[in-house]
Formats: sequence, C-alpha cells, structure tokens
Amino acid sequence: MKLSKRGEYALRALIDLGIAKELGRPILQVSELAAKEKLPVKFLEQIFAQLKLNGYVESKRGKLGGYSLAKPMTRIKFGTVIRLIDGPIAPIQCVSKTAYVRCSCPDEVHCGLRMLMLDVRNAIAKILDRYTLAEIVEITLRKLRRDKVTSPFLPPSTRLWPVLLPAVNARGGDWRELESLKQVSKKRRK
Amino acid sequence: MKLSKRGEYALRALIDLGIAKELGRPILQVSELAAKEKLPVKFLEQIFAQLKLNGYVESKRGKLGGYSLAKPMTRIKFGTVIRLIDGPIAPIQCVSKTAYVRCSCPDEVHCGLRMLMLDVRNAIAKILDRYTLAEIVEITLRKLRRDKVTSPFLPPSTRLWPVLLPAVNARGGDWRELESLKQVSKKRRK
DNA sequence: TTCAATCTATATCAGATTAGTAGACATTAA
DNA sequence: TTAATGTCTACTAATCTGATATAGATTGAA
Repeated sequence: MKLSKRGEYALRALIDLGIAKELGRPILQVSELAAKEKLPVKFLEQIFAQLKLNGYVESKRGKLGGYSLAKPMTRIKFGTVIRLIDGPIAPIQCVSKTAYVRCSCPDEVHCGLRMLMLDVRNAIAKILDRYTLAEIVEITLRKLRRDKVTSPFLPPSTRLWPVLLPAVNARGGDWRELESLKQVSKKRRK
Repeated sequence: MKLSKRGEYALRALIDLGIAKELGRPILQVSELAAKEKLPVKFLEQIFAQLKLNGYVESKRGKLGGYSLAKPMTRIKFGTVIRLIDGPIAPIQCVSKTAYVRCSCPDEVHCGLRMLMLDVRNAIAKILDRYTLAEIVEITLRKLRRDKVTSPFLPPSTRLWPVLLPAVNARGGDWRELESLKQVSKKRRK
C-alpha cells in the first residue's frame, strides 16, 4: 500500500510551498526545499517539472527564481496529485473508479476479495479526495503556532535554520490528528 | 497504494480454500485453484509454500493431495496476511505501527504529510485488521446463494465447471458491499 | 558586462522488485 | 507401477525506483 518516494516528495513540496506562501514567501527554490526536507535536489527538480507540466506550480527562472503554487490551495486535492504521480489509488484495478480494468477472476460480482478491496479503496479515497492543500496547510500552521515552534519558512532576510524541534510532545494523541483537529467539539455517542 | 499480485493471489487462495471448506471440500489442489482463478500454477505454488511456512495452510502430498486451511477462519485476518506478503500497510514508514521508521523530515510532529498519511493508514488498517476470512467467506456464500449462482467448489464427483456468470447484476449498489451487507438495518441519522 | 544562481532538458544507471518459468525431485493413492 | 500431486532450487526478462550526470538557458544583481 505504499506511496512512492516520488509521490511523497511531490506532496511535501506542495505542502511546503503552501506553508511558505501563507508566511509571505510565495516562491521557494528547489535547493532550499531539498535542504529543508533532506531530499536529493536533482530528483526533486524532475518532480517539480512534472508538477509544472500539470499546472500545480509555476516557475521563475534565473537568480531569485524558484517555484510557486499555480492555483488556489483550495483547489489542490491530494488524491488527484497522487493519482498523477503514482497512478490509481485502488489496491487492485478492478475496484478503481478512475482506472477500472476487469480482473481475471471468474465472477467479479461475487468476488470476496473485490468486496474487501472496494472498501479499502473507498476508505482511502474518502480521505485523499476530501482534503485539500489549503486544509493541510492550515492545520499544520495551527499546530506549529499552538506548540510555539519557530516556523520553517520566514522571509529571506530573517530566515533562521534549521527548525528548532519542540521540546515536548506538547499534546498527546498522535493518532487521528486530522479528525481530532477538525472536529473541535463534536458530540460523542456510544 | 497497490496490492501486489503475490498478495492478491494469496488472498484469493485463502478465500477459495475457505469457500471450498464450507462446501465440504477441505482440500484443494494448486492446479485446480489456479485454473479457476486463471493464475500461473508455478507462481501460486511458491505462494502456497510461503503461506504454509507461516502456518496459514497445511499440505498433503501425493495423489489426491493438496492444500487446506491450517487454522480456524475466524483467526485469519487480512491485515496480517498482507503484511506478511507485501510488507507494512502504511503508505509511508513513519506512520507504520508494525514497522515504524523515522523519516527524513525535520519535524515529524508537525508534518502535514504525516498527519494525512496517518489517517490513510488508520483507515486501511481499520478494514484489513477487522475482517477475518470467516466473515468474507460467509458474506460471499450469502451473495452466491442470494443470486442463485452455481457455487464454485462442489464435491469432486459432481463438480461442474466453469462457473456460470449470473444473468443480471441482481441487486444494485456495487459500492460498499461489506457495509451494506453487515448492517442490515441500521438507523440512519443526518 | 559579467557572474552566479536558478530552472530546463536529456541521458544514463545501479539496484530492487515483480511476476513469473523451468526442471528435477519426493511422496502418495490407486 | 504409475500418475498426480507437493517441494525445492535456480533462473530470468522486464519494469520500476530513485536517483546521478552533464550541458544548457534565463535572469538579477554587482
């Protein structure tokens, strides 16, 4: 069920671009981003080229150049990006909605594996097709502020580096981060 | 987010063994199973060897030999089998519960990608670690009977082959099969 | 003008993984 | 005895992954 490095780096890049933009730095250099996340520069360049080709980022060449987001963060969904870079989300093709291919089993309608994988693919899609870059960036910034962590991307002049790790794990509950942050006061029911 | 062919075939094999057992045929030959699902025989043999090594199936050699399930279906969880054959379920290692590895990003606690992938991994695990072979087999058999389809594995003497495809898509609602079948009459709420 | 920092384009590559195939051998029921 | 099975070991072709290498184009600033 793996996300490729290529996909991972692409998402990290977009998220970082988003955070930086919110902090007043609309443009980032590949080298800077690679340094921050410890990614191979040349590989990341290839990935940016692909993202540019597909309208997610735009570039500025020459000194003080770099990449910036090419469309509103609210319109960048993670599912779409992952499908672009890693292919279909479905564990097996016969349950893919965007790239269905019939499988070799004799009776697809009564296939137990298919039923199971259909649920898996839907569970994944429900998350990846729901969250936009805007939401993830917002949640991340909120967490950074909550824990009083020096933010990663400051205007070039004042940039301090590397990020200071937070002294404590601040708030418990590492699991289901997104849900816990979104549903601030949800009614519970047994 | 792919399931490998190896993993897919392993699960198909277990499900078929389960169905056959319920229908009174506790042992199946590799060749028969391969023929039914149209899988390469020799490859499937390797997979069975792995399943045997890990206590999922047992074998009987010689004429009339074959493979049978080595433990109760209620104790075979899909998550465990997939982890055995395909490795961790988590899309990236830093959100794996069974095979955690720290990633290269500077601040794991405030990593947006990690938050997102944590939710994805939990959504997948919730399904794969919940359902047992017993449940999938039961649901499959119920569907087969409901649609009056000739069942795949009959006692050797009366075996008819191949399976007849059902004339109609019988009942609508191809999506979320498992849920719809389990929660027969659940109260809904807006 | 010149230079250094940036993106661009193309080629190459080592290693791992995937999805098998091939063939000889061991065991067992009929 | 023989035919049908599982067992074991080796091999492999193709593809994918995760890069690296090299040369070039563009631009801002000194």
